[in-house]
Order: sequence, then C-alpha cells, then structure tokens
Amino acid sequence: MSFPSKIPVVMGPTASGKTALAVKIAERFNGEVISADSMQVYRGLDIGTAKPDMEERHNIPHHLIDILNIGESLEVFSFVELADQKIQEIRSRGKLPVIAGGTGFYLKALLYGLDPLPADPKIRTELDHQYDSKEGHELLKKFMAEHDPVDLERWHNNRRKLIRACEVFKITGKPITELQTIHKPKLRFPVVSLFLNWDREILKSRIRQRTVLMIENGWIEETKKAVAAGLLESPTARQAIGYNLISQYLDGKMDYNALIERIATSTWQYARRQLTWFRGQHPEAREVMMPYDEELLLKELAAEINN
RNA sequence: GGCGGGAUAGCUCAGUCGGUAGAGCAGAGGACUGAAAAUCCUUGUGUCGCCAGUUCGAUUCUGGCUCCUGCCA
Repeated sequence: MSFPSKIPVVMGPTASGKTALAVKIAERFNGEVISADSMQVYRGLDIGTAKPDMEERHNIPHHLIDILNIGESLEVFSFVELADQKIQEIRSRGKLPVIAGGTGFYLKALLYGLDPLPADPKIRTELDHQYDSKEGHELLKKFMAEHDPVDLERWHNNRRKLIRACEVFKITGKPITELQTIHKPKLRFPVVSLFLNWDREILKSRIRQRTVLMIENGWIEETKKAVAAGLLESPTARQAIGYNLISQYLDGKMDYNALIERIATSTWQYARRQLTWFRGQHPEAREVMMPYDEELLLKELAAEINN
C-alpha cells in the first residue's frame, strides 16, 4: 500500500454514526482514531458522551479520549497541539491518522489553524469576575467601545467574546480584530473530509432512541458517580448535555418521561448548532447523506486518500 | 347533584377598564479565531371553547351550551 497522503476526517452531528465509520476506516486503512470531541476527553463521562465502546477501542487505538479529570479543562489551542502531536506519532508508526468528532471549533482549529494570539488565564479570570458585577460589566463595554468598537458591535451581548477581546487588548494593547489575520482559511494539511448528514426527522428519532438507550445502559449510575466526583462544580465538564438534567431527576424535580424529553430536546438543539457549523465553516467537507453504502464509501475513500 | 375556578400560539400562561392580543418554553434560520455539548443574534395571525344577546364595534360585558378542574355532597 502506498503511503497515504491525505488524512480522513469524519464530522457530523451527534448520533450521526461518526464513531462507527471512523473505526471502519481505521480498520480498512491501518489507522488510528483521533477524537475531536470536547466532552469525550473526560474520564468518567462515558455513556453520556457516547464514547466508542471497549470493543471498538480494543480493536483500534483511540486518542484524546479519557485524558482529563472532571475538574480540568482543555482549550482549543491545547487541543490542536495535542492533536498535531498525535498525528506525528501515528504517522511515524507508519499508520494512518483518522480524525473524527463533533466539536466543530476543534475541527476547524485543527484543520485551518488559529492566529497565534496571546492568552492569559489569570487576566481572563479577573475579567470574568468583573463581568459579573453590574458596574464592572458596563466598564468592560465602555473599555471596548473605546478600543475596539467594531468587535463590540459584532458580538452583541456575547460574554465570552467580550472577555476574550478585553484579554487580548490588555496583553497586546491592540484590538483583537486587528490581530486576527486568518480570514480566508487554508488547510494546514491535505484531508478527505466527510460531513455525515441525515434527514432531519430521522436524526431526531435517532437522538431520541439513543437517549433512552443510554439511560437504560446506566447513564444514571454514571451521573451519580460523576456528581460525587464534582461534576456539577467543574468549570467545563458540567456543560455536557444530560448530566445536569439527570441529577435534577434524581432530586425529584421531574419524572422519567420529562427527563427523556428534555435530554432529547437539548441534544437536538446541539445537533442543529453542529449542522449550522459544518455547513458554514467547513467548505472542504463533502456531505454524505446517510445511510450510505459503507463498502462503497470505503472504496471512494481509498481512491481519494492516495491522490 | 350543589357552589366555585378555568377554556387565548405546539406547551405553560399573561392581557385587553369593549377598538381582533403577548411573554417564557418548544420550533425555524444564523453567527462563531484560546470555556464550543459553550456563548450569542434574528424570528410569534392565533376561528382569544361553541351559540346567541347588548353595542357602531365583543376575545373582553350578559345569557345559554360543551369540556376540563377544585371543594362539598
């Protein structure tokens, strides 16, 4: 087999079958999977984040899964560094990296890169506290209105954007809009990028069915453990869909049907945001309407990867 | 059976001292350069339960009916 030049990338909304396809690709092309998923990085969040099962992980090495404790966080920038590293490692073993995931921001940053703007967690934390008080909030807005009105206008009331813009300005003395230079993104390395899509109603029902299945497979027990480990107080992991709702259910705040309903609803809302992202941010990706003949897809890939 | 309360957007409800109505949630569309399963933006015409009366005009007042619901029997 000739040395593959393009890296397969599998993206798509939650419950679209990315994991299964990535494993198939890895099996066929002597590969290893790199996960681009902001929640599968956490140890202890297994069922609820739909991690690949033990068999899949036994057959094919998976990377960037189970690398953090509940209380830790990972930033995009660090994700890209780690993923780059993994790509090198896998290639040096003569194997093919297969990237798969649903975290659009991670995928885009990995494929297209980020401007190397500075960051300072300490400053950011201070700004974050400041934002919480009414006067501080007004002050931040005034500050940015003065130094980068374009950016302020662009992001309306987006807390994160305002804080990051302030952070960058405090460090560099320059507006973030001026420092951002990647406007027409170019791929950092050649890829064969697939965007798995489904008919909307079918995806909805897949999400619903999977929600029930995950609960039946022990998601509630998993939540109890994660909560005991501090999930609800964690900075990032707490944002994973479902866990919060399950803990409310355990507190008697809703019944079983309401729980299923609410998890399925927020999962669908998440899927919609993902769809918007992939449509708008990944011009390199080829849309594959599912279900799609797997053997055919693998054959197509074989051709694409090598030229 | 008696006495109340209710019937308004897919759901939960607000409101109109009579001039045909609005929030939250859901739904839809979009954004996204260091928390992204996050964060943010845009988007609300529905026989205001049915029938009749009063009125220039009723979803709003009056009467009747239907259906929910609470208490008492």
